[in-house]
Amino acid sequence: MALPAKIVLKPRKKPRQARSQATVDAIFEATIQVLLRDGLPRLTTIRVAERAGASVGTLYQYYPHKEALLFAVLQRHLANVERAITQAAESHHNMPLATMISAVIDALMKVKTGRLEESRALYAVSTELNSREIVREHEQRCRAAIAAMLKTATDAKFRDLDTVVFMLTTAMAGPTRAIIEGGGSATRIRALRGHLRSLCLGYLERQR
Amino acid sequence: MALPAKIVLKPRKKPRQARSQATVDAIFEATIQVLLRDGLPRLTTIRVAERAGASVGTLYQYYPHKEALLFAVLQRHLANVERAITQAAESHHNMPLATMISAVIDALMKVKTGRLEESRALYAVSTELNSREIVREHEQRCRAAIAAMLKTATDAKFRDLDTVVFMLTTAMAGPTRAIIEGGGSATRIRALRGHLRSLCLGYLERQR
Amino acid sequence: MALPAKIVLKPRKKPRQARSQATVDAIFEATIQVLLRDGLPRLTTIRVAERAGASVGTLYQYYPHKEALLFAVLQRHLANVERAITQAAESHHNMPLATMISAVIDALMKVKTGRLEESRALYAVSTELNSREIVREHEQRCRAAIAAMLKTATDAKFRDLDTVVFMLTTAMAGPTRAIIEGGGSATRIRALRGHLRSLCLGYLERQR
Amino acid sequence: MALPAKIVLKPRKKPRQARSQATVDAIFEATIQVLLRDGLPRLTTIRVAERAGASVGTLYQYYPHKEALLFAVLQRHLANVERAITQAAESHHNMPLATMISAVIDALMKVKTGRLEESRALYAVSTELNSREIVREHEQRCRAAIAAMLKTATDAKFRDLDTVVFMLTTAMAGPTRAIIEGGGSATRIRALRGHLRSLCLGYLERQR
DNA sequence: CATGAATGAGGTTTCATTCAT
DNA sequence: TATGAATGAAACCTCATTCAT
Repeated sequence: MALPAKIVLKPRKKPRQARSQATVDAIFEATIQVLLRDGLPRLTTIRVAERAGASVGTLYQYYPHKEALLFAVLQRHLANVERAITQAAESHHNMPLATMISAVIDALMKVKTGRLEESRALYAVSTELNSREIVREHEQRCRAAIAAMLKTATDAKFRDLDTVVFMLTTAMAGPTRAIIEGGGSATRIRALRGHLRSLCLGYLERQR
Repeated sequence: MALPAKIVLKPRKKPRQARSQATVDAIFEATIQVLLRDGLPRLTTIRVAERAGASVGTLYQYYPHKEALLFAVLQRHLANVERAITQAAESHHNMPLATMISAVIDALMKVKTGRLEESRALYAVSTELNSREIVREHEQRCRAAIAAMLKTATDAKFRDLDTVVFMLTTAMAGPTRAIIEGGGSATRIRALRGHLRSLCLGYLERQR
Repeated sequence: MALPAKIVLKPRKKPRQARSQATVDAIFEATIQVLLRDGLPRLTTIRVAERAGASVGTLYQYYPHKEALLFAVLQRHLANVERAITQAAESHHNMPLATMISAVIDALMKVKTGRLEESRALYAVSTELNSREIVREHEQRCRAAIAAMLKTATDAKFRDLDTVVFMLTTAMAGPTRAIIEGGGSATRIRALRGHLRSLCLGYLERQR
Repeated sequence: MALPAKIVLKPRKKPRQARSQATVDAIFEATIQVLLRDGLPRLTTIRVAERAGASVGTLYQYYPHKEALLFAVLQRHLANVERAITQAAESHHNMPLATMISAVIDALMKVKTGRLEESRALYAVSTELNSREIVREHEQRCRAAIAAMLKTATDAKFRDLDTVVFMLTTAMAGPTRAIIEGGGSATRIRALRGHLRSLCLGYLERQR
């Protein structure tokens, strides 16, 4: 995948007809499937088109290049995660710390392990893709939501909130990613929940 | 980079003359440099050879294929990290928990941020490469060393030690990776140390 | 040309548009031409594509690799020979031996010397290619046809028919190949006919 | 194996010392072994040198290029065959036709099937190599010897002796090659003898 | 809009041959 | 003489992308 200097990562055009929308969706889903089944290095535009029941030409009508395709997939995944996190955060303002943390952890685990395979495949994509920017923006929004929630905690106050939230989110991400990439078994995943709680609360207690 | 089922990832032949040892080293270093400067997708065997001041043919005398090259680089990096971690762990048996944790964190941060660029580049490599196995083995050895150390803590005892160590290492890895991939500034890195300590100790306290 | 254990020698895809059928044909013919003009060792995929007025990529759309290309050419040649032989054999049942033999020889010589250059080039191909199997199958079918014919000879009966036919076909192949590889002149070829007759009939007489 | 226009196929220099001669012999034998074990396409100069217990450099001291190596091997094989044939022919002057033919067939089969593997490997070499000339000269000398013998047959006289001998030798070559390339079993080889006799004598009878 | 044939730059790898040691 | 490290042309093949139909 040769990467020219500056690339437009947005889809080429928005389909207006229902039929077109179906095609775009099919291509989108096919991309994820190929990613899962064959892995990123074997994801070719033709393969994606075939799996989508379309032709390469059609694919290129909606995505200016392969990168845009992967970008779109990554973006939707991030949006899903983001929605889960921010909703959890927003709906748990003005509560005790322990409740807040549990809510965030539950949301995170649900969205990550629910689409475990997708998550795993996308780690590779985000590494390969020049996607630092959107990932960072995504993380910032998540952190902002969590920060806003923590500010309203009924039983705690933090000095350096930004750092605290940074630590919190990345610390959760560590074990989560390890388990997902390790092909996490159901039992391991269930156990993870409690330990993440300990991890976060133990840390927060010391930062209060 | 298509990955056939079973691949020999070991170097092809051991150089016998002094001259050729220098060549091997040059190729090895060139690989890292290209990785850093151009990124994994633009790392080609020709480019590596050129940067090493050698020809492709020479490269292929010592590495049977591109993968072996990346594998070698990854392996050395892991070995460095491993040495740092295990040495820290082994030299802090029979001490209080807080001392142990500080020692491990210091070792980890020193080795990771000392070669910050290399670390960053290799995240990509280990994702792309079929290197799950050696990475896992590396992690297991690190965890074993840490577990052995924790067992001798003068002020703590843990039930499910394996899980505790898993959480500990992956939890540390989360913020560390985030900072490295974010191109961590010196100040951030310095701050990280204390927070990692809180993170670990807070967690351990609750698992004791 | 390294030959991995198991290779798909069949063409990759069937062209659906008229345009592409022409391309496939052009590539096919170009292969034969390059074979004749430059010889097998200098037959490269690029050279074939160039002569066909196409690009390498196009070539690889229809033939998964170089071998498949040569295989296709060889196969068509064998099919031509086979058709000639079996038709001659089938249309001369229930006749005297001498008539039968003449018919087969005529058919063989016509098909072999008619495309003399092609025949010559393909000897090399079948040696280099891992084509023992299809060649053997081709020979078996030819021999079966001849055996079936000989069984109905009005003036002869053979005990070990299989061996007789094996001797007959390979004995004919000897001088034929020698003349073709020697770049057989027209006169030599004409003379060959009578001698092959003598050779075969002389042998058969002694096997009756 | 790229073939430049005009090539010197003779060995580069004649070794004077015994040690050198041993090296040359080792390389020679190694070539045959590699040919048999790995096949022509996998015969590389380094592999040959290794099997010979020498280095590539040494190989190139005695053979100016790979072709010369193969050429030498082919030449010795032809010389062996030639010696067998001519000796048989020369030692059977002034005898009846049947005796002559048997002698030649026996000689041919002994030399060909005695080194069956070598024979088979060399079919490929002589096809690939630009060796038409020496093969033709070899054949001419064999045919000359046979022709000289046949002239003295006590019970036959031939008009077009050259053509007769051409037919004889090539007709024998057909089944012989077929059996060798087919990996001829011992029983088949034994049966071949009698059939070749019938083939030749039947033909000669009709040409007398 | 959809198709899929065509393109060709560019990647990986091999191997005959040279030459400094 | 012998060595084997180094060379680099050249082979095979892939795949993102375009464009005539």
